[in-house]
Amino acid sequence: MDATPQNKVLSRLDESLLTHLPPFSRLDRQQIRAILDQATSRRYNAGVSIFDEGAPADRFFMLLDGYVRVVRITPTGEQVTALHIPAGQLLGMAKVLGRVTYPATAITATESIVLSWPMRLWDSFIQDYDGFATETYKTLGHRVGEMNTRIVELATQQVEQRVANAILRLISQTGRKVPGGIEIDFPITRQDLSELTATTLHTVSRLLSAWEKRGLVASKRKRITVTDPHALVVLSQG
Amino acid sequence: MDATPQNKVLSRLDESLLTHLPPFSRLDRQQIRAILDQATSRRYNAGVSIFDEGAPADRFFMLLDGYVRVVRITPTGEQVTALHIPAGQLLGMAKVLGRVTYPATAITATESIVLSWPMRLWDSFIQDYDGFATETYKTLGHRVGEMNTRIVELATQQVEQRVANAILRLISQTGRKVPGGIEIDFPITRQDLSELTATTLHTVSRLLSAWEKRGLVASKRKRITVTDPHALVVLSQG
DNA sequence: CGCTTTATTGACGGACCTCAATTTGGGTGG
DNA sequence: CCACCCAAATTGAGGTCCGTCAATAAAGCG
Repeated sequence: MDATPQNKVLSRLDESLLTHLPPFSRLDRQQIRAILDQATSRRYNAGVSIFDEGAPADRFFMLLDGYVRVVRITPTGEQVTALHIPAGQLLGMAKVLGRVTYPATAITATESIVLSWPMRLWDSFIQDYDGFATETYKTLGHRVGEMNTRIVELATQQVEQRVANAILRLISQTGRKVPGGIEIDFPITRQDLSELTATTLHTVSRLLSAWEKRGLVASKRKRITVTDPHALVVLSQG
Repeated sequence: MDATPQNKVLSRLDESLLTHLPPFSRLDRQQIRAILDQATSRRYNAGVSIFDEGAPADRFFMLLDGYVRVVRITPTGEQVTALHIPAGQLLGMAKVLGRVTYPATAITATESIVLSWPMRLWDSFIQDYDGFATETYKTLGHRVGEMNTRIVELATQQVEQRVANAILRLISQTGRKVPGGIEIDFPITRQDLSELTATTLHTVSRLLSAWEKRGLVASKRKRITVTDPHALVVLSQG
């Protein structure tokens, strides 16, 4: 954690940080102030867990800045990435699903800034804040849709298509324009990609090498830039 | 549909049909009567769709009797089964997810009896009926958990383990004791199983044949009986 | 008793995983 | 600033799981 005391950090949090975020967009300044006053703010380094699968779900979170991977760990220790969550979304909403423990582990992919509240405030947020419930359910619906898509992909597509789709999804969620293409704007290893697509880092490496030769992507260590998105889309369709 | 007029059928629906079902279990007779009076009852033959992916979500449903497969259809026409839903559960709850269309297609696996209500009643059900919301979210949470499990399975397990797991899940959800073992109590083809486990009917057939030789299962056309559940559990762990 | 749906089984090939050996790049400490 | 070290990435060889193609067989159903 930052050496700066939390309340200091908090007092600097401007209401405008939340006003444009969907779950809070219909609230007035005063309501948002109240929400911020109850929040704890924290900075996480890259690669650390925010909460762990199976742990008591005692807080819920809003990712203000950074990226988070939601992963499950198998009995044999393999990691499977279920979702990527970009800044501006809620996470750890176990209560929505009628759960008392977190269903998966959340790991920061970059340095991240996260607000959190005790789970006991959840019900009052839902009741008191107009639009909070609706937007929460929309987020949830979106994630269910994503999970569904993943299942269909895993069930029907070849590795090459899955990797192409994963990269396309990442640049659509978190892409950043750079000279020569669009870059995934957080560090991602071949290993990470392989956990996203249910394959091995070797296969991902081979695919990226082949694509690079054909001019579809350019990649450095932990960095991937798509230079020909259209061709990648074509590939992803099989 | 049955030739009997709907209201005739409805009038015969006893309150006791709903009282033991989680979403309604905290309600009194009068409330349940009101709910039933707004419901439409319908019988479906096996293998027909209750609602289709992408269609406007204008009704939500309660499966009173039978089994339903929730499937998605790929651009190339392949079917992927996302979930199996047993009697006593709600389905088509698009509104929970903030959606206006159904996210998947629901197909009856057996002859089924289904109640349904116009989606515009959803919000009032949530508000007026104690426990309805909670139980709905619990159901949803359970399904999200199942989807998660499927993703992990697809990502990490071999076909043999996936098929074993699928069968174990089916008998735990819908198993019926018969002389010599536990039977999946609705008709299920090799094709159905292959759509559940993301493989081909050929591979499923080979696996079942091998298991039958080893005395783990017994199967006839559209019928599968597990004769040695423990051994199947061992197999499913790899 | 034909006809359709469902299931079985064999042969073959290919996609992708496993094992293994290097290479590259970037950070760090002297 | 250079040498060192470790994480990340590359690439080859070989094997295997499982899908594809193909041909029958068995089971219901009218």
